[in-house]
Amino acid sequence: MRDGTKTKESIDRTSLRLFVEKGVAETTIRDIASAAGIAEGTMYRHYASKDELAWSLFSKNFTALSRELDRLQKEQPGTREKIEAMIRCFCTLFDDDPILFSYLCLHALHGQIGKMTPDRPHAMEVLIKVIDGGMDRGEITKGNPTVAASMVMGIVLQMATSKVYGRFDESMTDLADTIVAASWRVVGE
Amino acid sequence: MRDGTKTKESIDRTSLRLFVEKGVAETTIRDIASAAGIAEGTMYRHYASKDELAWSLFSKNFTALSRELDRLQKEQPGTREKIEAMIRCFCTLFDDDPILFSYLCLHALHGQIGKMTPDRPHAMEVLIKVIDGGMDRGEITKGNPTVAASMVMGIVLQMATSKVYGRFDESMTDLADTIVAASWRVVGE
DNA sequence: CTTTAGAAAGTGAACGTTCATTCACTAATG
DNA sequence: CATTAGTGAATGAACGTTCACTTTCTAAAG
Repeated sequence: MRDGTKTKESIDRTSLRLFVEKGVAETTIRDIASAAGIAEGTMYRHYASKDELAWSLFSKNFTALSRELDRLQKEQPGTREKIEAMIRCFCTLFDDDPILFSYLCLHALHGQIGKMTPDRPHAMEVLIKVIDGGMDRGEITKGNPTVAASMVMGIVLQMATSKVYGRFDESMTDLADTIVAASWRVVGE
Repeated sequence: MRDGTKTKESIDRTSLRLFVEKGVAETTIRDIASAAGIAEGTMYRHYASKDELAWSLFSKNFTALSRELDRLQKEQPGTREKIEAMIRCFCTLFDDDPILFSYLCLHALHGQIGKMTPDRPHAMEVLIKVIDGGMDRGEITKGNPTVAASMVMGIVLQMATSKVYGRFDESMTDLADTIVAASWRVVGE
């Protein structure tokens, strides 16, 4: 039996890049096929449709990221360490794979994230949970945990956005200490 | 001569709403015409193309917002007051017209904002300028003004995003004090 | 070791649909 | 009556998807 693993990987990486560069709707199957060096029909051996391709790329990776965040958070004893671990995870993901980060956290938010069923792990909910726990334990200023989590997430995501636009030169990991410190100033006791 | 002002306003509001609800690419001229109660050809009496419609809605309103932010900022003596005035402006815009806010600040970022020429007023640059000035005057902790501005902008925009998703009940104006306080904790001296 | 059958992957022209745009025509207004 | 707004069927291009066909690979049979 013929092995299509390499082809599928090529489809995944190429379409991820084009989806981020031009947007999902603006990327045609012909664009993907041409950039990946395959025929137009080949994608359909691996995905039922363009929609399924876009959704698979999002849901698989977003679920993995959310699980990883939850795993890292559980490893840490205190709330500050939990939040620091999560922020460093975002920074590392950005530096390692800015295209994937952009697709998951900056682009796909509208259109894909609305399809996430409530049962699946969700990065934002992990952060809310951590902050809620931190408030219970008195490690975080009492208040609305969703509001606090939104602010922390906002700092991280807008930093990534500015990095994408080339507004600063440091890597996200270089700035991780700064981001953690700022986030803690926002939510910390 | 016939007056098309009302029709144009109807096109503007209807397409703005649909662009935010479904995305620009996913909104067809038929969608707009049908929802606005006009014929398909009518839009072309007011805009040369769908692209021009999307761009006009963005650039006109984004420039107006950026100018307003700059005007408000100039009215204030201190850096804290400047930032507070700008954040309150974002909150008011959101509460008054969440659809316009979403189009300008949450959706159109990718696709439209890249077309902004550097000479035009740009909300982010106004904020960077204010923070840069605040650092010079010793009212803001010394550092990279772009990084500080990104964090403040991130707090505001992610709060708006969470509000769009219905993650909390308060209006943005209700939370303005909280947002200003958090932002100042991030950048303030 | 060689042959061969079957299964899955790869191909790309063709298909049907959808879409943005056009245009000849009509309606309104000054 | 001239000018601009409004109309909606028609147009052609672009797109996602299909499918009959080819290629490649595995493994069982000889």
